[in-house]
Amino acid sequence: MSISIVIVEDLNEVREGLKQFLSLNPEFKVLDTFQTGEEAAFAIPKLQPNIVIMDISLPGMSGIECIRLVRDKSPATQFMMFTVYENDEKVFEALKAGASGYLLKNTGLIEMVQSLEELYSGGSPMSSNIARKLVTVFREKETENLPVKSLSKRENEVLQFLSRGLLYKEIADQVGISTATVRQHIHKIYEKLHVQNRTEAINKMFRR
Amino acid sequence: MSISIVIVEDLNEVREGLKQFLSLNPEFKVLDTFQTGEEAAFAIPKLQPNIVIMDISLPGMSGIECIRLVRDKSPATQFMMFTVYENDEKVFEALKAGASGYLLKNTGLIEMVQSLEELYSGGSPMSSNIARKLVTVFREKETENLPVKSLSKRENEVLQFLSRGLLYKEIADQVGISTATVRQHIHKIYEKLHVQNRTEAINKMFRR
DNA sequence: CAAGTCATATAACTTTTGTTCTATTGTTTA
DNA sequence: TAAACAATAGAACAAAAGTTATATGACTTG
Repeated sequence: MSISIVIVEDLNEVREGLKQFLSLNPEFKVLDTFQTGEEAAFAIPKLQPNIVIMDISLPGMSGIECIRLVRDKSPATQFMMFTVYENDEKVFEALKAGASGYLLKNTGLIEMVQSLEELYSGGSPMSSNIARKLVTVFREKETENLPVKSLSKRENEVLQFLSRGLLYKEIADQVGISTATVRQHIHKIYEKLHVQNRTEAINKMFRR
Repeated sequence: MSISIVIVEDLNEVREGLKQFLSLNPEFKVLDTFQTGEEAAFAIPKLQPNIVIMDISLPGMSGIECIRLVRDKSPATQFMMFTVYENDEKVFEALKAGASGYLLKNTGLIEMVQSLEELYSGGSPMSSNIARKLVTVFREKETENLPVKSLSKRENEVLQFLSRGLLYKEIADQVGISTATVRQHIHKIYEKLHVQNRTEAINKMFRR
């Protein structure tokens, strides 16, 4: 049984070239190709392909929006982004939307074949610089909550309460100091973190 | 200028085989090899290699602990895990510790060469099933960002900006409404979320 | 079609937050 | 030991956030 594929790509040459190439390999069966996200979103739920190769930049609906629309209606389908964007936003947006693979358009055709196989068998093939972006955000998320080195013990303590949304008065009571002192500590914290207010401080400490 | 490499691997055959193979390629220079994490941790800060190829399971100190020890003392070094473990825990632990690449030991030698090049030029080469694990945790973490169902479209929009720490004025400008209206929306948001202020709202939406 | 929600807006007011300046005490460290 | 830093605090002030009341047009929905 071959791997069924749908291609969504607005550029004729790329789309047809890809289709021709994949059709040479009996392992793949290109069910259909589309030039727009709208057309694809309409057809994919009926086709239930194993894999959709999806361009991000399409006229009208973007490839990412298209994935959001169809993923629930074609739950077994794996989405492979195939794009020129190496922009962080786009990458993460696509992965959040439901894409599992992310290849850049400079990827060779032989590598494409291998990546499609890997995607089909449960992997997430992606170029190594895309993977690095993922590793980076992963590390950031996991580093969360650690005391900030540049802050003193007291400042970290205050920051903890601050991040829970307590009033200055409440923090003062919790810690057992005056609100004036709380005020001072917080001012120092903002200075050290280079932020202007509570929310920015929180966002900096749990860098989201 | 060639890429300087250190290999940490307890199995003689694997270690020597790898060294022999990489030495054939003028692009690489194998500075030294070690059988234990302890020896490696001692030597790496002096060697400052571009890349360390690190086995996880070593007698005594694990490869992951070894990375934790030396990463700050050899900040420009990239760590490539080379291991049989495909276990989630180990993978994430290694990445958190500071590894950037993660190859399974069934990786071919040619692929190894390519991966080392990619690692050196800022990528995170990893086998696609490892990448899938990363994508999965990434999605889990990011799902917390979903619009709150009980809030209207506009309210969710405002909440997004609110959570980034923008002033009422700035939110008003971004959305294109008056600050009075922003004020209203925010008040409604607090009411619906049963909170008193911005910080509590943020904590509720990214339930920590 | 009446009721409810949404988005918009103004006005007046209170509370909280954040800034700036000043000052004392104790600890650490170059 | 002098300098730097940490923790404390009072006071005055400015800016921002949050509350309450009121109102209107557009839109959905039972």
